[in-house]
This record gives sequence, C-alpha cells and structure tokens, in this order.
Amino acid sequence: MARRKQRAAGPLDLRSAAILRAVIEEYVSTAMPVGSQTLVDRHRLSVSSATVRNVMADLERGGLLAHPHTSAGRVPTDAGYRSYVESIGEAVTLAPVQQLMIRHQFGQVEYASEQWFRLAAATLAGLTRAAGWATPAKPVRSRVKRIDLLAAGELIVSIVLVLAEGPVKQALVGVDEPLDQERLDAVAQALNARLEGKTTPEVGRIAEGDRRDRPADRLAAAAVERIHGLMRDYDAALVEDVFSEGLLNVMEQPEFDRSEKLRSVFRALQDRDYLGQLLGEIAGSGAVHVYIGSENPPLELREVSLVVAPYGRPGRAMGVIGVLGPRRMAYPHAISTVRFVSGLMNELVDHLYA
Amino acid sequence: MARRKQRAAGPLDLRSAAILRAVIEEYVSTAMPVGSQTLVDRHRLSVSSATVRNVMADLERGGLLAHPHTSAGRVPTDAGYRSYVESIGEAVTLAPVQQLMIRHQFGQVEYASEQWFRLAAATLAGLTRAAGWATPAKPVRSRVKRIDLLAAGELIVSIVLVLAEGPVKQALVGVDEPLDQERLDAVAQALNARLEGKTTPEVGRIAEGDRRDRPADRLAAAAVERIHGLMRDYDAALVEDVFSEGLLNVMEQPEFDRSEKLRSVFRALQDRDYLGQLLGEIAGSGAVHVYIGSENPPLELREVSLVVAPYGRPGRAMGVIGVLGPRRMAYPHAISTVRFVSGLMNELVDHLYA
DNA sequence: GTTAGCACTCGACCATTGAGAGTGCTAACC
DNA sequence: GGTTAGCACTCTCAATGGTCGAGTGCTAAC
Repeated sequence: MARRKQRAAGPLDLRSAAILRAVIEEYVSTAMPVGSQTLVDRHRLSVSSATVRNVMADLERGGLLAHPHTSAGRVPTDAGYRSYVESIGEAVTLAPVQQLMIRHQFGQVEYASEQWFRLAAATLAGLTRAAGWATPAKPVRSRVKRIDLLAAGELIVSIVLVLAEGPVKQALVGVDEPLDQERLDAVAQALNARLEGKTTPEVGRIAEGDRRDRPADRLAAAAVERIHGLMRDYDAALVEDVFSEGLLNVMEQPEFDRSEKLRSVFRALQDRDYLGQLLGEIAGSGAVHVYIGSENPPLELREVSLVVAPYGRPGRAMGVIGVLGPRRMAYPHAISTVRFVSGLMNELVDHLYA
Repeated sequence: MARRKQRAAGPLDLRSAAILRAVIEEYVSTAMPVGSQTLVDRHRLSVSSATVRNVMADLERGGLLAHPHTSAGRVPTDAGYRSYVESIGEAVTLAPVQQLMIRHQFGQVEYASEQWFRLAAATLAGLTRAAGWATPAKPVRSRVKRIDLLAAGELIVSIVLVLAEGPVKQALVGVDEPLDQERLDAVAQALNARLEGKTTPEVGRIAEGDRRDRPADRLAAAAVERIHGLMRDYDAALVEDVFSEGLLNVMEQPEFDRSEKLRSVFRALQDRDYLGQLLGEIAGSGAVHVYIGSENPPLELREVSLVVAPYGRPGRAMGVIGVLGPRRMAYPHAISTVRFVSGLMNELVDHLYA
C-alpha cells in the first residue's frame, strides 16, 4: 500500500496544474461538479480517468479541490481558484477587438464625466456577465472652486458649491429677510474671494470667526457653515457614490437562485464603507486585485468574488472599479477586462486633471 | 338542490365584505391560504365555518377569492384586493405617533434637498416593510438659472448649469487654446446674460446663430450647444432619477424566495420610462393610486403591487413617491403612509418654490 | 508511475403511503 | 328562507423505500 506522495504546500507540478485548470474551466462553464471521465473526454488529456482521479485526490488533499459528496465530481475550493489565478498572473490581455469596442464606447461620452462611471460599470458588466461597478474618482482633500448663491424661495437660498476636482454639491439655507439676486451675487463674490482654493479644515476655521450684523453677513456665515458641512461630509466618505450595473447577470447565475444568497450582493454594493476600505487597501498598487470567496473579510461576501482595480492619481483623486460575481467566475477574462478598463479610466483622469 | 343566489358584480353585502376583509387580513399576515375554520377562530365571526365556506364559495364565484388547490384555504385575487382597497378608501390615516416621527426625521434634513428623496424612500420602506422609492420633483419645462465655466484641464472647461427649479447639471467641453479663469468668467457672464430664464427650445434657437471667430466665441458656442443638449436630455426624461430603499424588505418576503421573481422588481425600479409614464397618469389627481398585480400594464410587474402618489405643483414641478411590494401587502397602512409622505413632500415643495 | 476493473457510496428520481387540512354537498334545523 | 352539523372527498405534504447512475477509491496488473 504505497502511499502516494503527500502534496506539499507549494507550486504544483505541470500535470496537476493542468488538471486543476481543466477542472476549474469546466466547472466555470457548466456549474456542475466535474468527474474524472468527463474531464478526460472534453479536455483531451493523454492519461486515463483513473490517473486523473489519483491527481484529483492529491489536489483534494492539498485543499484545492473539494467533494460535495462521495459520488459527485470535484469542485474548486477558494484556494484552488487562488492557485489558478496566481498561475495565469499578468499573462492574459483583452482581445484587441474588444479593446476597440470599449474605446469606441468611451469616445462617445468623452466629454460628459458623469457618464463615465456608468459606462465603466456597464462595460464591465456586459463583458464579464457579472455585476460591474465603479466609484467616481474622489479627491483626497477637497478644495473650494466656486460658490453660487441663488434665490430658491422667498426666504430660501440655494448654495451651489463646485469643488476643485469637479464634483458639485448643493444645499439650502434659510434667510431672515428676502435678498434679491444682485445682493446674493455680491455675497457669493465675497465668499468666493475668501474661500476659493481653501480645504475643508481651512473653511472650518473661517466658519468660526464670522460677524453676524447685517442680513447679508448672517447669510454669509450660514453659507460658510453649510459649505463646511458639505465638505466635511464629502471628505468623510471614502467613496462618494457607487454606480453598479448588471446585477441581473448575477441573479441569473444558478448559485443565486435562492434570494437569500442575493442579499449579500446587495448589501456589499450598498456598503460604501467597505468599498472605501477596499480602495484604501489597493490604492497604492495600481494593479488588479482578486478577492475570492472567503478571502473577502465581510462574512456576507463569502459567496462571491471581487476583481477590482484602482484608478486615478495617488495623492490627488482616486476611484475603484470592479466586478462582483460568483466565485465560479471566468477569472482570466474578468482580470483582463478590469485591467483594461482601469487603464482607460486612468487615461481619462490624466486627460482631465492634466 | 336549491342553487345559492349567484353573486352579481356589484357591492358586497356586509357579511361577505367582512369575510373578504378577514381573509385578506389573515392572508396578509400569515402568507398562507386561509381556511374557513381558522377564520372563524381568529376573527370572532358569529357564524359557523360552514356558513363561512358558503360565503367563500360565493366570493370565489365572484372572482374575489381563489383556490390554490382543492384542499387548501382561500387566497385573495387581484380583484379581491381591489374590492378591499375600494372599501377602505379614504378612511385610514396614519397613526399620529408615526406622523410625528416622520415629521421629525424630515425636520432634520429640511435644508438639504437632495436628501429628501432618499429620506422619503427610506421612510416608506421602513414603515411598510416593502421597497420605498421616490423621484425628485422635476420641472415640466426647465429654464436656465445660472451658468459657471470653470477651468478643468489644460484645454478642458467644466460647465456647471443650474436650472430654475434647483437641479444642477455638469458637462465638459474642449477648447482649442487655454483660457484663464478670468476670461472664462467673462464668457460665463455673457452666457448668463443671454440665457438666464430661457427654456430649452429658446436655448436651441440661440445655439444655431452663433459666431465662431475668437476662441472665446467658439467656447461660448460650444457651451450653448452642450447646455442645450443637457437641457434636452433633462426634459426628455420624464423622471430624472429614482431613489429606492428597502429592496431587502421585499427580498425577505416568502413570495420572492426564488430570485427569478425578484428580477421583475429590479427591472421595474430601474425603468424610468415606466415610472415617468405612471407619473403622467396620476399627476392630475393628486391622490394615492393603487396598482395591484395584473393591474400593472408591464408583464413583469404582475407579481407586485404599487402604491403611488404624485407630489409637487401641477404645471410646474412634479415627482412621484411610492411603495413597491408583494401583492399580499398591508394596503391600508401602505396607502395611509404614502398619502402622508406625499403630503409632506408637497409642503416641502411649496415651501421651496413659494 | 499508469491503467483497468470493480465494489461501493450517495444523490436524484419515482412511486407509494398515511396524515391532515379544507372543501363541497346534503340534510336537518331554526 | 338562511344557517348549521356531518360527512365523504380531494389534494398537498412529508416520510418511506427502491432503483438508477455517476463517480469515487482501492487493488492488482501492466
């Protein structure tokens, strides 16, 4: 009873890697546990099913494959996917045809920044058949660029605040007596002179020492306070907004036929804190990162995988794009797609913040 | 074999109505088909289960109840819910405690309009345990209020367009040579002078006859064109945006345990065209409208019910709020909640557009 | 080290069964 | 006349058991 050599943690020999790869690719496309015979049939392996079984048993001992039950085929574990993903590494790139298609789509909306994120999310979703998402590039520290004060109601003034890297915020303040647009413009002009280029804490310091004699002064003081609040809120959120598309793709996957499984996907995409934290983790590297099932810290994400990449300019403004799908995901394709789209977003940001 | 009197289409006698009501309330709370005996037990009916069975058979002949199968209890049909909803009509109002709670929440964000819609959606979702949604009040015809031109990149100018009723739009245009902020402000001032108060078609007419000699003129022409485009897009969309909350509530309902059923809910909430059309239908009346299951024109909404109400000022700016949930919905509560929140939104709009 | 052969395991599928819930009908009752 | 008790009937649900087949692990031969 010669015991087969115990697999050591470490690189797989060629044949094992090929079989792991075959199992994963088969499982990714069929969603069914794969048996030794079907593997030999469909992947032209030059060994018999018995040998494949032996290798599979090895891989299982090594924790890369698993058995739903005795008489079922094998299924990749998270570690199995991980090994597979490492092995493909930087190699794959997106097919040139698809690169062209995406570039063309982005060309269409080049000058309507708000649409970029939607488009990025939609592109990722469409190409990977999973859920694509994108967060707008958010400045590390916001600065005031322009302030408008506009009459909204009898005693209500609408503040329009444009921040340095593009985003526009809006708020309302009440005034104690009506002010016509001309006087509002005068107040706005004074505010612009005082606040342009100021960061959030700088605005905060100004907010404190304000005189409140005339109605216009009181408006100015209230406006500064509101502006400071808007900026504080904006700075506090690591991720401003999340555009996601293609949730329906995920809903169609067999692993999500029960709606309980879907809840986690939802919560994840609504959880800006988590996405912000993710951005923090990967912002430095610039590369594509893959989080497979249980590699995701949040418990509720253990059923899904994330393929994410940052974009933007470190230290100035950064965002994340990514794909969320079942663990049974076509990783090489997802990775190359995310890599390409993040490159594209980088170009756009560079172009814009040149 | 005396045949029981055939139910004519028309008002139900008191006892039938009471039994229909009891069946519905029981079914709404348990999600199980309700039998004659349990009905007698739990609703203190002063008749025997046999009589209840006879009445139920009548109601079934009248199309108000249905039988999943022979030995199961009764389930309300869409027509049954309809009859029930008609019978409660305008009667119910929200409990004063809840009214106060809601008012208090709205007080907190009174001066941050963008949050209203989220809050309205969240409030509806929380109180009804279904999905709440709200669309911002959208002006019937948009008018230019203020235009800012801000340097974004070397050769890129960011246009910030504030429309009369509040919304802010943003776009980028390229310029052929760099312009400093001072010159941009000059161009913006000229644009404001020409465009303030103008409607979309008026802006369109201006767009046509523009001179394009100096760089500043070319920028102005391009800006007018982009502004016209933004306004056209904005006017074309009947509904600007949809804020929804509480989808998870719906996912937890037993009728949506299979994720295929959920897809329809998704598509519905993403389908701005449909919500816009809905707004068109109900904008005139101002009252709460209920669409039960198959009463919804779109096929994919046949599994759900909508309780909706318009808010705003007819002819000026209008939006919709509503609740989307399973047909098995607590209609009286949903209706009174929607009515109250739409009233609140009306107050806010009046206050703002006074 | 590889392969053929084989016993074994376990889920999927199907038919059967009994219990229980709820009905519709009939006949008696008020 | 409407109302009720009684009862046979229908149908779902859950449990049971048996067969089938896919796929395994092991062993012995190559």
